[in-house]
Amino acid sequence: MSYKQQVAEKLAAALQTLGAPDFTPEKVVDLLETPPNPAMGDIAFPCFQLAKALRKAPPLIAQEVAQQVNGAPVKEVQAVGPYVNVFLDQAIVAQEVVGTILRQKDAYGSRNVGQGKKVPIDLSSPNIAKPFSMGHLRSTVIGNAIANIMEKHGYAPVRINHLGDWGTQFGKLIVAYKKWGDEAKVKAEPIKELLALYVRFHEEAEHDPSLEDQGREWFKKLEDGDPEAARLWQWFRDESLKEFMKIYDLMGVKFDSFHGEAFYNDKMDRVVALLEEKGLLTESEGALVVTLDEYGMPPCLIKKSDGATLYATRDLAAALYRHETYDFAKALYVVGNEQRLHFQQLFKVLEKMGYEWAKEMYHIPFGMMLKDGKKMSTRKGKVVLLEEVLAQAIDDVLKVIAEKNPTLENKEEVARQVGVGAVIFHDLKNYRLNDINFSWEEMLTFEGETGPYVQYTHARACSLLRKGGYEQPENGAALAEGALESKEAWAVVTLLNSFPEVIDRAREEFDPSQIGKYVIDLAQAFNKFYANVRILAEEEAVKTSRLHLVAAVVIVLKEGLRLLGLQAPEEM
RNA sequence: GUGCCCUUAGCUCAGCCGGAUAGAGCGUUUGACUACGAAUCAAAAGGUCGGGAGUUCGAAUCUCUCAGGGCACGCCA
Repeated sequence: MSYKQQVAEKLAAALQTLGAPDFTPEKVVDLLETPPNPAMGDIAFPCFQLAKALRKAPPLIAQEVAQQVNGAPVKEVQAVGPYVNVFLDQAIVAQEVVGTILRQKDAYGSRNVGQGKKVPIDLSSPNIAKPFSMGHLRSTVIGNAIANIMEKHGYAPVRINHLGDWGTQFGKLIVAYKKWGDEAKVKAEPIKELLALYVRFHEEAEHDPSLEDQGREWFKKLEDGDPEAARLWQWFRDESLKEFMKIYDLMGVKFDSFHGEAFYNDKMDRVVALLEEKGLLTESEGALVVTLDEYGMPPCLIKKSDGATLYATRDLAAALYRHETYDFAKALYVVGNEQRLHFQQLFKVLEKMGYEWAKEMYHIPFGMMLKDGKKMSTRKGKVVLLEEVLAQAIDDVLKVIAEKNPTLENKEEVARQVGVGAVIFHDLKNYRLNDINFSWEEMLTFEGETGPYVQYTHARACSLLRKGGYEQPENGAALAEGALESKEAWAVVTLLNSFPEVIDRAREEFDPSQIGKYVIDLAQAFNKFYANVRILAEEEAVKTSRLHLVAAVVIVLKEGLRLLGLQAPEEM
């Protein structure tokens, strides 16, 4: 039972004797707050709402309640105006929290709410033959972090990379390749070369409109299973994917499925037939649609007037496939906020088809990556490539290492972990719906509220454990009396205690930034402790007790970073 | 035009299922490496929480309204 709950029970018992039996422990726990200043206590209970029930002034109630609350883990209770401020017994709490973490290790904060149920998560999903821009980074890191968080709570995430590997652009690409392509060049730098071919196609098409027709023609061939078209498509896809894999490996992101748009080509007729069967299709302006007037939404387009299927058709097919394949508890789509309406429509169509499970599908939108306050545009060359950003970040970290820690072993590996960490953390530390204005300077900062700051704090704590010859005990730890009596240590302990609640909220709200902010808070609290409390040069019992706390911080920082998709080097 | 989102310190953002003096990082000014890593810590300056109204004992937080910015709104994905 958490300390809040324990205190709530004591408060509720006191309120009962005062004549307010409606205030159950469950109700009281919701009213509890944290005082604005730690010197005022650890838990606060405001008495305003009791004024009516007890027909007394809140400050008077606070005094009466305060007199009746006592016993571990409560150390002291003060009535301050209309508030009952509770001070916890720091020694008891520290012993409990640190002991728990050292016993549970990286399982601290784990829960089994998911009970092993599958949760397919649609993330990353770049377009084949196009560069992996900073825009795709967002879906990748947010989705990966959410997958880690779901897994921490007992779900079985299925990371699906829904590749953009179909569409008329492949017809155009085939035409361009056949006219101007060079196999060796494509093999050497697939993305760059394929993009160049694509751009050239559009340039030449301005003077020669027949190219567009050829493009459509080749896409038709591709759809009809023409061997040459299929071979080229497969090759473009393979080469592109190889390039993407380099980036994923660098970032440490793994996928369970690469079923993209093409995979659903032969599964769409069935969707249309099902919609037909259920009488949901309406003809409108020559196209087939599902109307959504009853939800105040525009209709969802299923088939174009020329009979071709659309985005929504494909996503319906994918939803059915995922439900049949995974029997999911929830299905998530980590896709930009611009597509909000599309997903609302998609889910409503599934509901109209009678699928209860549509209620467990969630679009997890995120803000745009902007450059100079504007949307990045591939055509205008205003796109920033993730590959370049990662390379620059790693290079900058190497420079910092050369300056600050030149004797470090495996510099390259550490630089990769820290450089990539800076980029990932920069994306995850703020609320995902905020737009991000790309700036090299902000992206490549390693001080303040950054990934490297947290990683540095972790490395420093590890260094203490090494130098102190610390060995983690198997079954918890006994803390020496008074060893952790300081406001700095207490701040660390209370933060460590709240880690599980933070993960709860991050999971419930699909919000990795909760963990990002938490890990910053913990690192700050630990650095204050480090700066003000001597650890190694103390007598054995005190030293060991403080190292227990340091070890707990190491465990939680590392686990928090892992959930976000960052590694935590022991030296840097 | 309709719907949704955003507006908090010079900049980037926390805080938002209502509560006690609105917090942090960056930047600026200043101080701390003969205890453990200065990618650190400490201190100072900096805010009519976009404007207005309402609900409430109490509003940055909830409701309405106005202004400014963004996104989406049928044959792209």
